[in-house]
Amino acid sequence: MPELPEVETVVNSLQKIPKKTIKSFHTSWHKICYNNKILNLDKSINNKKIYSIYRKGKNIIFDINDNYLVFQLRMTGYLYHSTQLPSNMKYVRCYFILNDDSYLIFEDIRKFGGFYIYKDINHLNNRIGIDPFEKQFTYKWLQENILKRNRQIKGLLLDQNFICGLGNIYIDEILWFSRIHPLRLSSTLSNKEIKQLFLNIIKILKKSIDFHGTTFMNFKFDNMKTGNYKSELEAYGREGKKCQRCLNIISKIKVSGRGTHLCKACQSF
DNA sequence: GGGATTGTTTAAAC
DNA sequence: CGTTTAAACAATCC
Repeated sequence: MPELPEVETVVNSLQKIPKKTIKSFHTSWHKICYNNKILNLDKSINNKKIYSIYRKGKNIIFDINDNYLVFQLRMTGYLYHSTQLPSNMKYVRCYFILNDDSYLIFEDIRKFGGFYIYKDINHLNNRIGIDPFEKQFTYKWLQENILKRNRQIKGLLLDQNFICGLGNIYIDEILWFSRIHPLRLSSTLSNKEIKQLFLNIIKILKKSIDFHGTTFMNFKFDNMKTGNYKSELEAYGREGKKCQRCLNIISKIKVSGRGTHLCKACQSF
């Protein structure tokens, strides 16, 4: 499922698009835009130049000058640039024809994905939390903000209003590497544990970006390419297998309604 | 056929 | 108020 490294990979794969212009927008899914009626979309989108494409958290932001298209892949979204439409159009939920007759295509098996259209990007920025690669995200910031909350650490890290970009897979990995039990209350973490958490958030996200993300089920980018981080996973998806640190068996429990993988022997409660 | 899968929003419960 | 839980969305896989 696309989290920060996967979204970063997708954004990197779209960098030939900026400076192109949108000729037309096509959709077969009436809920494709979360905050606008499709009927009103054409005049906001057509003939608009795409100035830049960038990321915040899991959001893919298209700056078309007087509007911002903010795509969310959610669980199975697949956004790519191609010279032609796919032969199987079943999961194509919308596409844009650009001025050089190339296509920006959005496919989504589950139809959870889509986009917001904002006049002011602060509508997004005010709603979501800090991105781990922003300058302001420091050990000190994390320490202060973790300690003033009293929530289960996994639930807190899943909260996009707290930190944006982390999801189920990388949180399990980050907590395994940091030796922290996912149910620990945030206010009880030691400074040493928060330091580990901070370092591992940065380290694991960077490493996964280098691997072009994790393809566990559906993740694809740039015309059917897949990510390679799956082979590096230590916790997620490894229930019943040996913890590669202490040789105990990796367990699977439910935390914040999510399947959660951990080693009960070396992640202290 | 039932349950699990997960990102996000919203509502309800505690 | 802060936090947790659950439902809803939708499709597929086992």
